[in-house]
Amino acid sequence: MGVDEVKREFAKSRGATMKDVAAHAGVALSSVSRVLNNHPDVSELMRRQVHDAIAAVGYEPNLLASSLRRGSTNTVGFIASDISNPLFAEIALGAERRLDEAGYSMVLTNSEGNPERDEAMIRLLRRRRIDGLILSVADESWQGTAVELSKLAEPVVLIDREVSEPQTASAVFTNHAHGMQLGCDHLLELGHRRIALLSGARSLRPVRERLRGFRSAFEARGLDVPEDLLRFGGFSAPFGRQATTELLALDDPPSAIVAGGNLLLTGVLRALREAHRSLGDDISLISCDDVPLAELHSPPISVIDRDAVQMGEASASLLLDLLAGGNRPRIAELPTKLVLRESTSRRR
Amino acid sequence: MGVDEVKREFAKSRGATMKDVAAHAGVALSSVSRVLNNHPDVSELMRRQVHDAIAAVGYEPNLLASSLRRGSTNTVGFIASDISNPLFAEIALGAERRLDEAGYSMVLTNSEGNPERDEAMIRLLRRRRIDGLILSVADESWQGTAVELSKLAEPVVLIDREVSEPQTASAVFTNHAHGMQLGCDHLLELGHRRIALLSGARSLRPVRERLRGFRSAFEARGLDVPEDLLRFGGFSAPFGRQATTELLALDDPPSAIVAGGNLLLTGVLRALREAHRSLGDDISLISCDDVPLAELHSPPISVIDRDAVQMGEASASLLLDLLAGGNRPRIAELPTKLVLRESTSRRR
DNA sequence: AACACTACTGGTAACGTTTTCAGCTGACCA
DNA sequence: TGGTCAGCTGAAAACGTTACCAGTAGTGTT
Repeated sequence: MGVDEVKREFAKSRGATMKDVAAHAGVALSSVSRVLNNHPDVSELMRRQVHDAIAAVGYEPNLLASSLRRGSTNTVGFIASDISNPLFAEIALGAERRLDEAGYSMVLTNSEGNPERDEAMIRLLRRRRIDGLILSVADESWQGTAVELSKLAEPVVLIDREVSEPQTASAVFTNHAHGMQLGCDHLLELGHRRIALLSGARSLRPVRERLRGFRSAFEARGLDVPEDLLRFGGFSAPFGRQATTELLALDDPPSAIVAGGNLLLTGVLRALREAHRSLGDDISLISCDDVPLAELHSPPISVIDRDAVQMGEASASLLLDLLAGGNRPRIAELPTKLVLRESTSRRR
Repeated sequence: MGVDEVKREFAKSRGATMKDVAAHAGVALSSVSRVLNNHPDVSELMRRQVHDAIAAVGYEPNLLASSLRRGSTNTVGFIASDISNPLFAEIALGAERRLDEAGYSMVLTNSEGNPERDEAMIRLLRRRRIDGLILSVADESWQGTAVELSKLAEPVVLIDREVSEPQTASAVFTNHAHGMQLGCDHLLELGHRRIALLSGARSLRPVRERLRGFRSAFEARGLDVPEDLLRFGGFSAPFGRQATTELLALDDPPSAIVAGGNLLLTGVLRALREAHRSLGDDISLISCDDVPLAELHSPPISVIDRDAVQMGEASASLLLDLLAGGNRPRIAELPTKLVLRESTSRRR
C-alpha cells in the first residue's frame, strides 16, 4: 500500500509510463503495448484490464519514445520566408489543416527571406527526424539549400519553386503565366503600351512565370515589351513605393502598373497617393493575389487571384501521398483567375 | 574492408549513428558524446579524432533520441485559432523568431476557433513532450481546455487570455481598455452618442476589456451606454457585414461604429458600401488593429493599434524565462495607441 | 614512497517505446 | 492419443542518445 502510494506519486510527478500500467494491471509490458496499438492478438479481458490500469495511473503515451522506436515522427516541417505575409499564412493554414486530419503535426519556421536560414532550418528539421518537408525556398539558385535538401532522405514538396536537387520532390505550382498574360492583355486591350511590372528576384519561379506571361501578351500582339519598365527589386512594400515613385518621374512614365504581390501593392498605393495620381483615372493598376485591401479600395483594384489555402492543402496532399508510399513525385498546377474591378480603364 | 564497405553503405541508407562514429574513430561511444556536448574533460586529440570521424561517416545527431534521454525536446507548441488572420500570423512570426534565437522549434496548430480542438491540440502536444506552450484559447470558459492545461506540467504563456486553471501561467495582455476608451472618447468628443460596438464573444479577454473601456468613456462623461448598439457575434467578416446592415436599418441608427478586429472591419466596409454610406461623412468608424487596408482606404480609417509582432516576441520571452527556471509567472502588458485618420468626423 | 589529485577515457545503465520470438494453453482432427 | 494449430501472453532486444561510475595514467605534495 505504502509502496503503491509512493509509486503513484512518482508516476504523477514524472508522468506514468507503460511500465507502471503493466505493473498496475499485473500484465507484461508488451501486452500493454499491444492493447494500445490495437494488435489483433489480444483478449477482451486483457483489453479491459489494461484500459482500467491506464485510467487508474493516468498514463499518457510518450510520442517521443514511440517515434524513436518506430522510426517515424508523424511530424512535417514547413519553411516559409515570412509567415506574417497573408499569402504564406493561408498556405500554412491549408497545409496544417490537411496534415492534422492525417495525424501529422507541423513544425513551422521562417527563413525571413534569407537562404542561409533556409539551409539551417532544413538541417535542423532533418536532425529532428521529420517525416517530410513542405517548403518555399528563399532563393532557388542557392547552392547550400540544394546540398541540404539532397541530404534529406524524406519526401519533399516545393511550393511554387523549382530546384535542381531532389528530383524526387513533388511540387505545387501556380499558373502565374496564364493569369499574367490575361491581365496584361486586358491592359493592352485598353490601349496601354507603357506597362510597368514590379516583382521580386528572378531566382523565384513566380517571378519568371509572370514575366513570361507578361512578355507573351505583348508578343501575341506583335508589340515590344517596355524593358525599361521592368523592376525586380523584391516583394516588399518599400520597394514598391520607391519603384513606383521612380517610374512616375520618368520622361515617358507608365500608364499602367502591375504589382507582383500584396506587399508591393501597398507600396504602389502609397506612392500613387503621394504623387496625387488618381487610380483608374490617371493610371491603371493590377495586383497579384487578392486581399481585402484590393476589393475594398476605392476604386476597387483588379487582381490576378489564386486560392492560397487550396495551395496549402494541395501541398499537404502531395506530401501525404509521398508518405503513403507513392514514390512517383507529382506536380499539381493550380489556376489563376483575373478579377476585373475598377482600377483598370481605357488609356487616355 | 568488405565489411567496412557494407557498414558505410548501411550508415548511408539508414543514417550514421554515434556508434558508427565511435567505431570509425576507435574510441568509446561516451567519448563521442562528450565531444559533441563539449564536455570539459576531453583532450584536443580526442576532439580532433572524433570530428574527423564525424565528417568521414557523415554523422548527424538524432535529436529524437537526445530528447528522450535528456527529457527535454527544445520544442514549444503554439496554438492559435486562425493563423491566416494577420494578427495571429504576426504574433506567430514574433514568437518563432525569438524562440529560434534561443534554440527552440515551434510546432504550430490551428484550433479554428473550436474549443474542442484546443483541447485535442493541448493533449497531443503534451504527448509530444513539448517543453512549453504558447496559446490563445478559443474560449476562456471551456472546461475541457482547463482540464487539459492542468494536466500539463510544462510552462504556459497565454496570449490575451485569462483562464482559471494554470495559476502558474505567464501571460501577455494588451491594454485594450485604454485604447478603446481613448477611441470612444474621441467619438464622444466629436458629438457622437449613438456609437455601435462590434466584437466577438464575451468569453474572450479582449472583448471584455474593450467593452470596459467603451463603458468607462461614456461613464466618465456621465452618459448612458447605448446598450442596443452592442453586438457580440464573433470576429468574422460576415458577422461584421450583417450586424452593420442591421444597425443601419434601426430607427435610431448609430452615427459611429467601432469594429473590434480586422475581419470585422472588412465586413463593416462592405455593408457601408452596399448601403451607400459615405465613411467619415455619413458615419464615423474606428477599427481595432492596424492593417494596410485601414491606412490605404479612402478615407483612411482610424484605428486602435498595437504591435502584434512584439506581442509574439514578448510571449516567447516570457516562456523562455519560465523555461530557464524563472518559476514566478509574469504578466506583460503591452500598450495600445489611437491612430487618428479621416474616418472619424464631427457628428452632423 | 605513499598519497592525493587532476585529466581523461571506457563501459554500461538508463530514457519509454515497439517488435520479434518463444512458450503456453486448449481445441480440433485423424 | 498424439499432433497441429490458433489464440494469447511474456521476456527481451532493439531505437540512439546521455550520464553516471570506475578506472588509468601522470603530476605534484608531503
